[in-house]
Amino acid sequence: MPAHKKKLSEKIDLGGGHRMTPQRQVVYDVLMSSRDHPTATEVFIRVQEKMSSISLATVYNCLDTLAVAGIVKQVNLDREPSRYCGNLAPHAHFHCETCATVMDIDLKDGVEPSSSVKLPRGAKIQKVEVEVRGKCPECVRTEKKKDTL
Amino acid sequence: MPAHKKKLSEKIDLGGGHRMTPQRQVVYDVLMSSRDHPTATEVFIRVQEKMSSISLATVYNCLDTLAVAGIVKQVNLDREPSRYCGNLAPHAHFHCETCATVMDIDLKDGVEPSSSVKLPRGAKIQKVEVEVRGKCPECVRTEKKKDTL
DNA sequence: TTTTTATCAAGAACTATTCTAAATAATATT
DNA sequence: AATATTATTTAGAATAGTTCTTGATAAAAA
Repeated sequence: MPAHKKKLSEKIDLGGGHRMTPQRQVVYDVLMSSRDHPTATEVFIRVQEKMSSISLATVYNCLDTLAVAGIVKQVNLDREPSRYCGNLAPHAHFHCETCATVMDIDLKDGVEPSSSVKLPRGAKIQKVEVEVRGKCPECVRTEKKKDTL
Repeated sequence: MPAHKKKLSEKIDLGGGHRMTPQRQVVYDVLMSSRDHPTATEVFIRVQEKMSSISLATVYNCLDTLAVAGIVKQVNLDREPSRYCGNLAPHAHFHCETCATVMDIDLKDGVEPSSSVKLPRGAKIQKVEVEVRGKCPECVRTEKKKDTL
C-alpha cells in the first residue's frame, strides 16, 4: 500500500502486522497505570474490572505481544511468576524478601551495570540484568519499631 | 550431647540436623566435578551413572538441602529451569543465547556489583545478582566464520 | 531396645505457562 | 461490496518444572 493512502491513527504500532486490539489496549493501560510489577494473573484481575469477558490466555497473549513489540518489559526474578512493567527506561529491580514487593531502582548515571564484572573477551553483550534482594526501607522500619516495643 | 563425646567425622556438616547421606554425597560430588551449570534433570542423569536406583525426587531434595545448607548455589536465569553450581565464590553469570551455555564470570576486584544502582535509602541488601545475556565468544567466532564463507 | 527423627522413592498434585482448535474479527484483495 | 486472507480470541487441554504426600526404611538418640 502506498504511503499516501495510509490512514492516520493514534494507535500504537506493534509492528510485525500486529494490531492494537481492545484487549491489548486494556492490558497496556493497566500496566501503564501500575507502579508495582503485577504478574499475569494480577494483570488479569485488574483487566477484568474493565473487560469482564477477557480470558487469562488472552492476557498472556497480550502481555507477550506487547513485550515482543518492546512497549512493556517482562521481569523475571528467580523462578517466581513473570512480572510486567511499563517502565522502559533501563533500570534494575529491588525485591523485598519480607513484603515481596518489587520496585524499580535507577541506575547511576554513567556507570555501566556491566562494569563490575569481567566480561568474557569477544562476547557480544545483549543485556545486563541487576537484581537486588533484601529488605525494603519500609520493612526495615517496621521491624525496628517492633524491637523497641 | 557433650562435646567430648562427639564422634570425629570427615563428612561435611549440613547443619540443622541434616545428614550427609550417600545420595547427597553423590549429588554433591557430581556438582563439584561439573564446570557447567546442570539442571536438576541433568544432575539426575549424571548421578544415575553412579547410583542407578536414585529417583529424580531425591535429586531435587538433595539439591535443595545442599543449597539451603549453603554448600552449593542455585542459579536462576529468567524462567528457565534452575541450575546448580558448586562455585561458592561471589560471581556473576553469562548466558549465551545461541548455545544456551551458562558460564561463571568473575567480579572485578574492589567493585561492588551494587555500585551501578541507586540503592533505596534504608534498605537492607541481602544479595545482588548480575546476569549477562548475549553471545559467547565461541558462538561469535563460529558466526563470523560463516559470514566469510 | 525403644523412640524419635530424618530420609528415600514413587507417583500424585500443583503452578505457571504454552499450545490447540474452533469461532470471530479485522484487513486486504478482487 | 464480496471474498479471501490473516490475525485474534477463547476455553480448555497439555506441558514442564517442581513440590507434596505417603509409606517404607534407616540412622541417631534415649
